Amino acid sequence: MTLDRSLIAGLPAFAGLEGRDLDAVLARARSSRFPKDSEVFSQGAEASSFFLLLNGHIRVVRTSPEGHQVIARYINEGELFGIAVAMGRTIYPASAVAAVDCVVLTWPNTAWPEIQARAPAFGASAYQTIGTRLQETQAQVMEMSTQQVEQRIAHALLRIVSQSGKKTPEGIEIDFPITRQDIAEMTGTTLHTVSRLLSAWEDEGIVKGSRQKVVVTDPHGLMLVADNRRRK
Amino acid sequence: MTLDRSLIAGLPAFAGLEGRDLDAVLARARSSRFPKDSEVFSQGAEASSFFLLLNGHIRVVRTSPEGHQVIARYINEGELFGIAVAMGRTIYPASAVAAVDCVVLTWPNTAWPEIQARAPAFGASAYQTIGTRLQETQAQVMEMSTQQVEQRIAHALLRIVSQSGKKTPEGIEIDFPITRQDIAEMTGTTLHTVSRLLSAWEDEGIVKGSRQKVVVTDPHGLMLVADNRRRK
DNA sequence: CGCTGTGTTGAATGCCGTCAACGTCGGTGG
DNA sequence: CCACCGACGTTGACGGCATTCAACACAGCG
Repeated sequence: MTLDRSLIAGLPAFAGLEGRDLDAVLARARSSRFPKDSEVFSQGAEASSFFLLLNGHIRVVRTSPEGHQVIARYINEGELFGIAVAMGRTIYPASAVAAVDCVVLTWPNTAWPEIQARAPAFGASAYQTIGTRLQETQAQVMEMSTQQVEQRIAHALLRIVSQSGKKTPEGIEIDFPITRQDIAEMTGTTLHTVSRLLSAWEDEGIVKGSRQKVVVTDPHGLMLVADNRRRK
Repeated sequence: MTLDRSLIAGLPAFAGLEGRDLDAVLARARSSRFPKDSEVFSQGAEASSFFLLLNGHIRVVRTSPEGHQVIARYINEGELFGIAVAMGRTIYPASAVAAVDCVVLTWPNTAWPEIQARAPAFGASAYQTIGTRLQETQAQVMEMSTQQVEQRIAHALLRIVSQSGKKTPEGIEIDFPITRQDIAEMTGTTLHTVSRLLSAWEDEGIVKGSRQKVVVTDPHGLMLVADNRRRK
């Protein structure tokens, strides 16, 4: 059966496409479900497809030869990922793991030239996505070069919350499970340090944590921490 | 006068282009010279052009709001840079500074669609360049997360030397002026630490330094340091 | 000849990683 | 239903690596 175009009509990746072109693009895709903790693709594997996250949250993880893991980013609903083909790469440079149950559209790489010809706006969107990620990654390098761990963690939390925050009576909550270890791997530190800082912030009423959950109760306060403008 | 196609015929960015197409691409470019320490473009400025380095070495620098500088990368001869247009960005996210006197080809952004249509291989090359840089930057994040300063500096030197090394009787030399401060800004550390480590390595016979110059006399030894496999 | 940019080195401080022990939650199986 | 176990989280103590502070040396240049 064919996919309904309403699935993707509102997404920025498809902005400016006509109905017929939408259908043409969709015709090459298939939709599938990935249960929590399953891998969508694996670091080092031959890159044969590219993806779009319809529903859920995915973390992109790089593992070093020595076994250290680093979380490169989280993918949000509506975003393209695994687009090695657009970068002229033949293997995936990282793994993609479902942080919760996910629904994903998959295209074979072979469809890329056709889609690009048929829907140039789609290609442009992919390139823009890559450009944005390059810039974000460079910003992360800057952070790691110039800021202390406390500010980096604060920034990371603010970034996640701004992209994947869900309002609750208590504050803004990260709407997928995230461990202290995850936060450590995003910021280049250890779960011990993350735990200590979250505890301290909880005492100050800035955040509220529980198992695999973080709620930011005072975003403004957290921004002060991020900018190192807080009276200690 | 028109530029000679031999200028660019051998470059990977133009691989697979016919002579006529080469001329068409070149027709939109102009060549100019940038003296040492001059800016080719400036962080935050409107991105109106993209560039190719014909001769020299350029460093790409990002400055934080607080004034901290980070060297994102060095551009080597034959590489594209400042290709914000290919990423759908309207301002330059960093500054480009000539590390030595440079010769640069400049295209107006308005020529991008035409060039891409006329020479698709050129566009693909640009996208691949961006993809490669994204991956390198992510590798840098991993390094900064998992490795000690000593290994990061060793890796940085090896990277520079492999890309811009010049063989001399004494070893492999970085063939543009580079200060301890520059190395510090590449690796997220301080010039003091760099100076100390270079001095230590010089005692071990691994490198030889002088004012704004570094010569690697024992690349294999430096690799051992980079992998932390050296008996201290 | 002084000034500025660059480089070296010593000493002290402190951030944060490491080591260690314990607590807690949630799922699973008897 | 309860006991167990593994994953996750917390907290204290300690120590080391790198920054910070400081002083000096040296080269190039106007």
